[in-house]
Amino acid sequence: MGSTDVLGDLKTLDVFRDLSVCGQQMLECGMQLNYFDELKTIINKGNSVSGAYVVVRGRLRVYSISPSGNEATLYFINPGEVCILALNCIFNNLQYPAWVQTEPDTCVGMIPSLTYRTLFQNEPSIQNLTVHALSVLVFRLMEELEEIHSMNLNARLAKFILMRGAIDGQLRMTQSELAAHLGTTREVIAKLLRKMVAEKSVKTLRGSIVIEKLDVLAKQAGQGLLT
Amino acid sequence: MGSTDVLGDLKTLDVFRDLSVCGQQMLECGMQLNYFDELKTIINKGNSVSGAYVVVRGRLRVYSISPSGNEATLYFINPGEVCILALNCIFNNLQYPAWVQTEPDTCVGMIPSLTYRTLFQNEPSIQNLTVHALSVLVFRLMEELEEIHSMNLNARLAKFILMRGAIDGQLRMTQSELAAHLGTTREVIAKLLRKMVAEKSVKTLRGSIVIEKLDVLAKQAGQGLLT
DNA sequence: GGGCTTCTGTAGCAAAAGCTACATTGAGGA
DNA sequence: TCCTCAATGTAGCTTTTGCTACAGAAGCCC
Repeated sequence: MGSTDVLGDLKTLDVFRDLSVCGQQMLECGMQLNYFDELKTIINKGNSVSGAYVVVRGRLRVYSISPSGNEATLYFINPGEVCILALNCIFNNLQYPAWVQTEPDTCVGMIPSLTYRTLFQNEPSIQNLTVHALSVLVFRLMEELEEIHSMNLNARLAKFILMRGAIDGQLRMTQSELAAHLGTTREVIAKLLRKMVAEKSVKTLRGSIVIEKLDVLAKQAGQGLLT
Repeated sequence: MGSTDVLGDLKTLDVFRDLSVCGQQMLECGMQLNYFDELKTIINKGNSVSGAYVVVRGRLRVYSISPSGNEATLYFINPGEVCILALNCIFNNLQYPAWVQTEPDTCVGMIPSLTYRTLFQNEPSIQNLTVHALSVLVFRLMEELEEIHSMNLNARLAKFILMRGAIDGQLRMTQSELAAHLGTTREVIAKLLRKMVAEKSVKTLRGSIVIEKLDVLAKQAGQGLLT
């Protein structure tokens, strides 16, 4: 059910194009490929990390859970990206500081810690990959922080719907999931969506949201705190 | 006025202990030392970055400004640390995505972009320094994000006062500055402090806050959203 | 069909945080 | 000393967000 030609996927990834050791060699070095067809938590906060993670297909979601049980997405790891946090844990023998979950139809390569450390020391391309991945993550986190400080929930919701749903005009996600991404609760999302539905900028279905007026959403997403 | 023995400071820094090219050589490579005795904005959002920044003494504050004009501190750069964001901009020819401000009595070394890139390519120690600085930053940002999601303002304020004032029992900072750090407004800070003063856990003076009951603050800082 | 679960819609209240406005106080300079 | 400005104290109101509770609807399995 979807496991298909993973090695094919692998070889076309940017990560590996950049490497002198290509995907095949990574596999020879001991990288294991794991396929997940549904949401599954693969790292819990406090876990020791056994290796580096490379997303081959699908997406990983890194999130935190507050003491009261609410989830909040910190960032996503897209195909071709390395879970740099895991790398950091490897290099510094730290425990992983958050939770990681697979999206449905996700394939992740796992490279044993020792292998990655060896590669890092010997391969300039791996060094560059690492620095680049870290840089991207820093930018992503800073953007997220800035967003939280300067946009209200309505604007963040509008932006999220646009970013994740604009391609096919539909965001396939339940309201609970949406709430978990934005670090709030379902009722609040429902309330905000109600307003959007009233102004006909979106339509809500069971398990998905259909974008009706892209421009209105875009305007809301750009508004931020300015009322 | 305080410029004193900057090179002395420099040689004792962890950053440079780690380098085969020591502070002296960095200076020979073209690093310029700049001293600031007061708050000064040294990078504006959107600026092109002319070099790498190393904090020798004092502290840099990286912050964002919302459309409505409110500041929010993203993170601090302490002595011995590199402004990795600037590095990233150097490597990728990006514009700086935030504002940077010196604290009073701060000395910053600036290494021209080209010099740093050369050092990075040839010196393994500089590569390690870079990766390490990035890792630290990622952890710091993730911690900040998690804090915002899981702690209310009161808890964050208590934590901030503890973290920055516990050493000498006093936090020398105006309430406006505090508000800018936590991404809120002065009135809100005043309101929260009033409660703390009422329960005698702190005392407020002009330009500073004196810690009275460390344990009470610590309890509040640990409480998070659980009411 | 019947029972169960999950998802959604809605209401109402409580708490948190933001905004406006103004009084008071302290420090420093003319 | 007086003036000015920055910092603080306070009040009251609005908006936003969170929390509780429940009802209806859609999908799924037996």
